[in-house]
Amino acid sequence: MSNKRLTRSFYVQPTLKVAQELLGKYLVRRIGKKKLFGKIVETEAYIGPQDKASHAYRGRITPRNKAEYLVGGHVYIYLVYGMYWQLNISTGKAGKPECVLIRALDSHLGKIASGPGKLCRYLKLDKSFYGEDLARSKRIWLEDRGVKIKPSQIRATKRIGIDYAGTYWANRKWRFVL
DNA sequence: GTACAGATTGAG
DNA sequence: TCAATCTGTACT
Repeated sequence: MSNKRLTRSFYVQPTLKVAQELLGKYLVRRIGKKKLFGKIVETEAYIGPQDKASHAYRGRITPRNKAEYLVGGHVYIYLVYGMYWQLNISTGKAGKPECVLIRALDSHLGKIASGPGKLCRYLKLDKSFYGEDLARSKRIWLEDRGVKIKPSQIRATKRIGIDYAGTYWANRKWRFVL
């Protein structure tokens, strides 16, 4: 049985584990009768409230970031720089502000969603997906298509675009690339 | 109320 | 290297 939708238990695991296991999984977006999908090839972990780069640093809760506190498997989507949407997936238990940013997909159409902003534009994702449950939604979810990833295929590097958080947090190797 | 900076991108 | 352009935060 391939093409298996990921269930709640997958997302509730520790965030760094989910961030790595998401690599090689497929993100599926249904628009009417059409399906867009791509293999996840780049992720980043954000683990509030201690993570200075996280929107939930020091336990902050705002209308924008509250989805980060939902139980694992919910969409946390927000606008950066006034123009680009960022697709995140909440992880861990309810009340824990932890999430994984989906940064890049390898797409079947030959188009490469090679950045978090471009990825959302390609999949037509916006605020209407805020808080969407990936374990239940009919328009967006994740599938395990049987791709096996060896630990040697995963590269851990610094996260991108968060130098403002100071060298300690900016240098955490919480970005994972296939 | 005003000021300012950000989990990015594409153009110059 | 820089501007586009909106949300949240830190001020007055």
